Amino acid sequence: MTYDIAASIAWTDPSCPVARTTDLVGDRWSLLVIRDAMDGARSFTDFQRRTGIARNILTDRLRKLTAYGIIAQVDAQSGKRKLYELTDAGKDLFPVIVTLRQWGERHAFAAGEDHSVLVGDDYARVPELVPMSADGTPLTSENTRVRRAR
Amino acid sequence: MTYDIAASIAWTDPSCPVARTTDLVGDRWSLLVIRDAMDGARSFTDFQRRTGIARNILTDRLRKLTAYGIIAQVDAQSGKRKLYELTDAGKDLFPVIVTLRQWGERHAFAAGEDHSVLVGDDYARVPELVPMSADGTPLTSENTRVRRAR
DNA sequence: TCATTCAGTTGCAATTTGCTACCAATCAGA
DNA sequence: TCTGATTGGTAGCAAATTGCAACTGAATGA
Repeated sequence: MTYDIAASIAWTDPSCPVARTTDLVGDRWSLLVIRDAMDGARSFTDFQRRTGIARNILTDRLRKLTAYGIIAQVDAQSGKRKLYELTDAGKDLFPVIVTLRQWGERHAFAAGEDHSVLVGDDYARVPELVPMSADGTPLTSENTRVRRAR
Repeated sequence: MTYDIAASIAWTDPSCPVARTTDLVGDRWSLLVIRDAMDGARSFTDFQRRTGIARNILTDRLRKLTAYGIIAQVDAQSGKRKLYELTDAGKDLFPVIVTLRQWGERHAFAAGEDHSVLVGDDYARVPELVPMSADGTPLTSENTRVRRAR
């Protein structure tokens, strides 16, 4: 089973960048694979153990994410085991993972429940990501809107 | 603000806020329903037309998102049609939608391809959301890491 | 009143997912 | 170098999820 990226994607909503992104990574497992890649996972077994995903589905997701240019196989000299790592486009999903994490911290835990935390090199927690206009006004769904493509 | 949804959900990875969030909204359609709610969709038919989702699946997603406290049916006096709108927790997904949109704009369109754009009340585009440490250093997957829960 | 839209429901087919078993290639240790 | 464990998958099948088309009963609108 192989994937030809151009041929295999029928965009849900071709003019919407949100929909294109969810078409690429918005399934049950891809974002968790990417989360683990950001946290240092590199081998098939790393990903399988950390996510708990079924092995055939992991095979499929790694191929798709590779076809989409989000991860790549590194050090694939023949006769060596393959490793995966994030491409620049994959690393650029960091803000997505951060906002998912921060929403989860705010809304998906009961008071007192423990969860993992994202910290910088100085061990300080990553501050909350808040959309702002150029002049510093906080932006929300209520003071923004989508201008449709021509 | 927390919800007692823990009883009804078998979390993929209970201590990870990213995984909890994807358990709640990380399927093929929920994020698009939320996107459309942020863009003014309120009725069943609004959502169905904008997303193109199958009607039985939309029924299911609206129920789940309601159960999760992300949308709510706004007080329709009995004998009035129901409308849905985002709760505060739902509105708080705005940064997630914004980062998905911005990644899509950067990586899911060929040069010259047209897409919709998110603007503020002044019609200026929403600036890119970049994780920063308290001292203003840009944060990436390479200078942050996950500190696991006790 | 009567047609039309709305908000679903139902039944079924197609697709996707999750086991479990299996396999060849690679690696680690004696 | 032999040997056993681990890795990186496949294959086959069952279960769950999704999509499609037809149907329904209420709400609306002219």
